[in-house]
Amino acid sequence: MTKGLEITPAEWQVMRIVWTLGETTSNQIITILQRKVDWKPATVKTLLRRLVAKGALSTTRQGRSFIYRPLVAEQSTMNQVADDLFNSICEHCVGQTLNHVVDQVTLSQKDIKRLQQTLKEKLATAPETVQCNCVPGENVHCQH
Amino acid sequence: MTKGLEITPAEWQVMRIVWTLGETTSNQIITILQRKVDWKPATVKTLLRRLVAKGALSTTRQGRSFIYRPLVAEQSTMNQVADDLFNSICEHCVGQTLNHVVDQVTLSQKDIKRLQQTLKEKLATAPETVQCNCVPGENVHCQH
DNA sequence: CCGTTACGATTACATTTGTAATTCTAACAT
DNA sequence: ATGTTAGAATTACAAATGTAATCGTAACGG
Repeated sequence: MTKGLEITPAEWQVMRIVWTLGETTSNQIITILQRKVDWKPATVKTLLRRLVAKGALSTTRQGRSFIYRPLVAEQSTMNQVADDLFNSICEHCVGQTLNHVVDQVTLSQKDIKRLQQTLKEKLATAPETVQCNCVPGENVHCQH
Repeated sequence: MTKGLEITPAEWQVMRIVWTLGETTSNQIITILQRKVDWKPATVKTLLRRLVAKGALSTTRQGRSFIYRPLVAEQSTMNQVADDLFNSICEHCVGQTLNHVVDQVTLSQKDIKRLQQTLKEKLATAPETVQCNCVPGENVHCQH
C-alpha cells in the first residue's frame, strides 16, 4: 500500500517551501522561489496545481487566494525517494555509496550519534559480504 | 567540471548490466534484462543507442554485432546521483534520512566498519545543529 | 450593485522518457 | 559476386515534464 506518489524535481522545490512553512499561499511560494530559481509565477502555479492533482497538497479557499498545505509528510517522502535510489543501485555498492554520502554531507553531532547507534546495532547481524545483484539469474562473474 | 550526465531509470537498468559485465553485446543485455523486465529487444536497443549518444557507453564493431563498454565509472556515477538526491532535500533532514537508509539496506561488516570510521572522524568537526535551508533569504520560522 | 483585479483554471508547446515497429546495411554463407 | 539475415539505425508515438501565456471568475472597493 505504498503511495506511488511521484514528485518531480521541479515540484520538489515547491514542496520544500510548503513543508517548511506548514501552510502558505501561492504568492508566498512564488516570492520565495524567485530568490532561488528563475520561474515565472505561472510556472509555479502549474506546479502547485499538479501537486494538488496528485494528492501531495491540499487547498482551501481563503478570501481571494488559496491556502496550500502538505498532504504528505516530508520525512516519509524523503525516506521513500532515498529508498528508491538505494534500491536502484547495485546492492554490493550500497555501502560504498553511503560512505561517500556521509563523507559529503553536513551532519550534526546528534545525527552522527544516532547513525553510530544504528550501525552498532546493525553490526550484530550483518553478513560478511553483500553480493552484487545486477545480473539476475546465472552466476555471472561480477566485476565489482 | 562535473559531468551533467543524466541517466534515466530505464537506462540505469541497462548500465547496471554493462557495468557488471564490463563489456558485452546487445544480445546479452537483452537476454539478461528479459529475466527482469518485460521489454522488447527494440526497446533495449533504443536505450543502448541513447546511452551511447550521451557518452555513457562506447561501441566497437565486432563482426556482426557491437561490443558495448561503459565510459563512465559505476561508483562515481552512483556517488553523483546520491549527491544529487541529498543535495535536493532539506539539509536539516539529511541525517534523519540517512539514518533511515542505513536502517533499511543490507550492509556488510566491512561496510559498517568503514562507515563507523568515517563517522568517528566526522564527529570531531561536526556542528551542534544543522539548519534547514528550505526557505532562502529571510529568517523564516522553520517547522522542522 | 458593479467594475476591477487578483487569483486559479485552461490551454499551449517543446523536450525528455518509455516503449516499440520498421527500415537499412554490412557480414557471412554459398 | 550475391542473396540472407542479424543487428544497428531510423522513425514513431504517447505520456510526463518544464515552462509559460491567456482566460475566466469570484472577491473586494466604491
